[in-house]
Amino acid sequence: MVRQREFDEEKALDDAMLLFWEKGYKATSLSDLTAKMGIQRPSLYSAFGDKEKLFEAALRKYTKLHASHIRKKLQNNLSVKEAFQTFFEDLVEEEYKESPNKGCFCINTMVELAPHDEKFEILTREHQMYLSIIFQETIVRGIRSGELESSLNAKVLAQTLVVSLIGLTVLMKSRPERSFVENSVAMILSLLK
Amino acid sequence: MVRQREFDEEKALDDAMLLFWEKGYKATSLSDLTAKMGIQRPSLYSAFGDKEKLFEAALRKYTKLHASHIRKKLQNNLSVKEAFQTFFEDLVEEEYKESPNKGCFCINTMVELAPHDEKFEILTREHQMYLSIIFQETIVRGIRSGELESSLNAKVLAQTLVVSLIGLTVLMKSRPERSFVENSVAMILSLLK
DNA sequence: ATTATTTTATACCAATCGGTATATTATACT
DNA sequence: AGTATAATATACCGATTGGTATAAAATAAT
Repeated sequence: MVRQREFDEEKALDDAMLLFWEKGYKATSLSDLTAKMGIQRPSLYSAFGDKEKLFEAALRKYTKLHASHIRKKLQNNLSVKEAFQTFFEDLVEEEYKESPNKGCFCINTMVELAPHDEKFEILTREHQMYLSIIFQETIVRGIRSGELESSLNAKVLAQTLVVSLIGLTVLMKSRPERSFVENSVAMILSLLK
Repeated sequence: MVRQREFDEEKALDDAMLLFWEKGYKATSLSDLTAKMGIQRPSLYSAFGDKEKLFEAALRKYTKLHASHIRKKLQNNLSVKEAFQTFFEDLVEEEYKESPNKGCFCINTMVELAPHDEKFEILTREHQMYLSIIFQETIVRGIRSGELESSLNAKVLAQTLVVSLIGLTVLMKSRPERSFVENSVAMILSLLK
């Protein structure tokens, strides 16, 4: 018994993710979603619950992908300094390439929903904490290998890099001169001694 | 001839500013606005144009107040280091005090509207540029007085402090442990040598 | 006091919002 | 092949959206 689902649930979720990421929660309508996802309204509701549930599922998928993407970038290079430098330089490169500037889905949600919904306050906070752990592990690796000074406070430095990452990502939404963000990146990286 | 306006236009604009600041553009309805401003819909439209014009007027008022507020805080103290330290410490204090966490109206707009509306891209970018000038002037003052090392690049350092200010303000919307932001503030301030 | 003019208040507009009831279509099992 | 079940498509729901037409109320000048 039973008719099987015709659309690919993961592909539909990816489409929803891209839309919410670009336009935010409130500005994305059910019509926008069904059009982009290529499915009808009842299919969306039966598969994902409602608009907010779909948004949460999209955000959770994003944070997982985002964290593994960052982890991969920081583990690829040999030198820790070079790894962070490449990471921030690529971030700037990517952000100036696309238009409109989507930024980071999690950061966007932190601004739009976190102050008004505890569920998203927790979800976005925990992602930032997780990123700071990844940064910290990378810094510790640099200290252990002798590349970085042992006097560095890895935890605090990692937290500061997360703050900088957020600041850069948000600032680029206003498309300042590239020198502004590039100079800042260079100065932030100077903390990695 | 002519009946005179019964409501205070500046007071009504302040009310609108607080509402847009807290909820953003899309999530704030005309009904929300007229209720908070204590006026009827036609009065709002005759005085401010439409929802977007009202939003823009509110944001412009905010950026002016914000810039003068920051300028005042940085000129109050004698020592430049102390001035920046007090500035960031007060920022954290204020942000953890209020709930919901409104953050910065201009930063919120950078995230919500700048990528989709060039008018707000420019408006928010120019405010950040203006803040970086205020920061730069303060740093130059510290260099001239001998408090800061003359080798410091005042412009780049100011830009980095703006990036940090944005990052801290946004991160606090997810209400992380205070030590996270306080440690970051301390490390950022260590750039003021 | 009358008139001209503008603000006010009420009521309304079409369009869109998130969400569903209904009925048709397609499939896995008996 | 027939039947039960779930996914689909169409059409619809009340509520709310941003925005206005209309008319009453109030004021400054004549």
